[in-house]
Amino acid sequence: MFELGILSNSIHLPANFEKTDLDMNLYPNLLTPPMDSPTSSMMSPDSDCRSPTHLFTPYQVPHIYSYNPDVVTIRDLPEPCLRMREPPVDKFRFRYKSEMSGTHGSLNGKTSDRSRKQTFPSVELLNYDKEAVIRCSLYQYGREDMAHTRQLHAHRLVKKQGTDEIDDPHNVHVNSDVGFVANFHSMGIIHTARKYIVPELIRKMTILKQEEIARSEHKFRPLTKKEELEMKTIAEKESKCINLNVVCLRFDAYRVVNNIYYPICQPVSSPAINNLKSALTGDLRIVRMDHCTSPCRGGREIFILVEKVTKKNIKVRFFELDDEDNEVWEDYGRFSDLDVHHQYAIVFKTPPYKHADIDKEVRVFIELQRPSDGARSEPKDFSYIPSEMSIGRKRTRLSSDDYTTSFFSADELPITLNTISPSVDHETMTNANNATINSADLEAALKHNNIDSSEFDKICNSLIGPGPMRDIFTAENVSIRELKSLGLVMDTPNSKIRTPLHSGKTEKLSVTEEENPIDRVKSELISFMKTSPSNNRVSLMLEALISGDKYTTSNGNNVLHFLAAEIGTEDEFVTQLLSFVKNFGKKELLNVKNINGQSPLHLAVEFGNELYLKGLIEAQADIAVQDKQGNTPLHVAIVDRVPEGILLTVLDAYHRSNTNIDIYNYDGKTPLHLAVRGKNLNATKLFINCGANVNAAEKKNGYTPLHLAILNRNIDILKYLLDSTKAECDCEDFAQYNPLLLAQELLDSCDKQTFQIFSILESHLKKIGIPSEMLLHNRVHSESDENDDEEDCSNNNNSADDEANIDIIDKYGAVTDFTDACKISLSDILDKSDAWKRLGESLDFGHILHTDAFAAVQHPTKSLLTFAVANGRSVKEIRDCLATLNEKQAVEIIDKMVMKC
DNA sequence: TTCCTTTTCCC
DNA sequence: CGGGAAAAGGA
Repeated sequence: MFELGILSNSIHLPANFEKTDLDMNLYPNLLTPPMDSPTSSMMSPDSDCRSPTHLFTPYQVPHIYSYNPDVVTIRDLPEPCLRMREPPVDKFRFRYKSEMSGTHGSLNGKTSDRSRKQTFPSVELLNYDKEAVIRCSLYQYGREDMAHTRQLHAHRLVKKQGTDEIDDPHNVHVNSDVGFVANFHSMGIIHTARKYIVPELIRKMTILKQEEIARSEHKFRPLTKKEELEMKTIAEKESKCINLNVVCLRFDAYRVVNNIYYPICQPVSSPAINNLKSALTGDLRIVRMDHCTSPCRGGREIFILVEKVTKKNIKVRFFELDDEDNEVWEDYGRFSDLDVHHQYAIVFKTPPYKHADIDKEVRVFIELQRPSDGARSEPKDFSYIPSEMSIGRKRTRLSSDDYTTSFFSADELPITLNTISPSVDHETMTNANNATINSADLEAALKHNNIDSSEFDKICNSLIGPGPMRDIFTAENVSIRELKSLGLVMDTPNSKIRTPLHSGKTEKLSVTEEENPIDRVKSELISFMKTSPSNNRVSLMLEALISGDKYTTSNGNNVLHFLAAEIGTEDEFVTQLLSFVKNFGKKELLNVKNINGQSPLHLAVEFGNELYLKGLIEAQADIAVQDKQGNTPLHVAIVDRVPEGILLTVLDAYHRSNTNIDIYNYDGKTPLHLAVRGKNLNATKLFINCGANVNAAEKKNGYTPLHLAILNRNIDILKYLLDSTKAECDCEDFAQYNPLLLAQELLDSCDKQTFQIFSILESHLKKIGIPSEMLLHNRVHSESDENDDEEDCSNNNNSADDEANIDIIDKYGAVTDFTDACKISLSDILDKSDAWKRLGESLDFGHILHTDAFAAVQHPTKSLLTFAVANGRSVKEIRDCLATLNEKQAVEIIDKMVMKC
């Protein structure tokens, strides 16, 4: 029966498994049970196992795993194998020995959850029905493809047991009672200091070597000098290439006979466990950046703060995804070693985008990349914006249309425009009071379609091209008087540019009087209209008047920009001009940007010119235009704190044109961010009511409005956000601070506000049913840290099934008192050893102990327990104290009592 | 010496 | 615990 070794489920073995250099004929023998073992149909290690033929290497698994599918026959029973039920977490802080005092949390399972359920690495032995031992030990990760050729790691996998630490390997007995499952809990990883690496490796290798000797020689003996030397050489070689920041767990299953360990099956290895504290394996993260945009030609200097990196092992990667998430472009930030500051900041220059001539924002991503292991940070939003060249005087967009700018002739004009009916907006035109005569005049003019084309050419040329003809219709040729008679010249001819209402950034309009194109445009237009031009000519004329060089200042301001500064004048001209543009011109004429990227709308908002603003909106100017900083009129409105009327007007325009108000400017902020930052509660409410995303995060740092309100210590807005919006309380900024953490960080004993903020958040969380501990890093994590009791490595079916243990811990919640029987049992143990005194101390009853109140009674422990429970100490608390005092037996008794409840 | 990285220490 | 940082080591 034994000669049938391998079977259909050989898939557990690596494909190239049979390559091992051993005699396949041995294989059946290897599975023969040792003499003294109970005869069994199951495989057992063979006591006759021969020494491997290869040189000793401690990590090599005995060759019994080898098989040759050609030699073996098929058998019905599946082969034993190990299955990982729960891998360990992939990040863990390796602690130096000197750091191991106190409790420092154990190596949890990957699915372990702080608040819910703690899990541990665990494996299951399948297809095996006898008592077995499952071993967990620390191996190097990634050195070899196959688990069975992994090499030992020099770090120590220690298991807390009471006060002492047990080094790996850790053996757990399994049998059918525990479902052949082994849980490995309370383990930690000790970072072996460099100088101890070789001795540590030798220590571990010696253990394995001795086991191997016992296996092959059926006896235990110390190593020979030669063997020791051999190991030392290997250890020294290993120590040179060992990666100290990555380990993995390896699990082996053994059948133990006479204390000799015979492998049952192939070992399994966990995925990598990375050292959380190391810059080589720690999390990569961009915590903050000082810019989130770059001109598309690249070269912008950007400072980013990052989690620990090493200068020689870090890159800043930019990439772009298309709609299907395919990467369509990548490049790297430019920097040298010197630009990495103390492992926590990088100063670099952006790479150029693939196109140097983009005309609108391109969204890409930025992330950190670690060449050594290919790890990446979470990518952050980043944008390329048109470079100065293409922004600035945004004439390009217009001139890209087939005609316009220079030197067109009449024949080249598209005829199609002629067909546009002059659907003059009567409402607009007649709305303006007492405008009737003039507008009628113009209207009449418009109706005429019979302008002499040669005359038109002259006009056009005069406006656009240089040459003798240009003077014909210039302002000087039309007397002011004449204009006045037409009612088209304001009585405030001294149209001095007013200072903007707000911060002085509107220098753009401060130009000399002669440069101001308003009057000139006005007279041109009037003269032109007198000629009763055709629709298409009106259109071209408008284009010339608005975007033509002649009427544009060196700062790129045109007449529409200048009109923004004409506040409060109910000027017929303005109304007419806008109406003309709306009806005969191209919409883009309203959106021409000046050198700062501002459209007339920006300026209208900035100057607080509500009337004009409404006019522009009515004429369908683009409400979402962005200036050079990416600010929309809404951004401008909020930054400049314009009067509410203006703000409402702009918002209304967004609303009516169904435009998303969450536009990010090039500083990575939406208007809402600016409102909250400006402590502008009113605007904050308005924006949110208009559909702004309350949870939008700023692009430089990930702050949401909630973060901002807290950072600003702005209680009004904070309350509003919490009470009246869907602001999420668990959102994290780039540095992984959620609002509550931020508030905690802000706590300042000298500042009552900070306490108020914290408690507002806390009570809000309580209200919505989120335990605030969940959001705090140093959360009091559930006392489920259990049983230092029971089970040690060797014999005995210690069968520490942790799931059972965890169940116990759950049960503790329901048990409020000790049973009398339990108290008596505990007294039996603790009374005479005086351990009850220590327990009393631990429970903070020292003062009572000194009164000898307990010492006098027959069962001091029993009294103490009664007293403790009466004074609010929970059974669990007491149990844990005993565990700390290393009273294993007592703990066990309590556990048993709880189990029975 | 200086500049980093590793190890220890502390809250 | 997890974070921060000083002290010690190394080149």
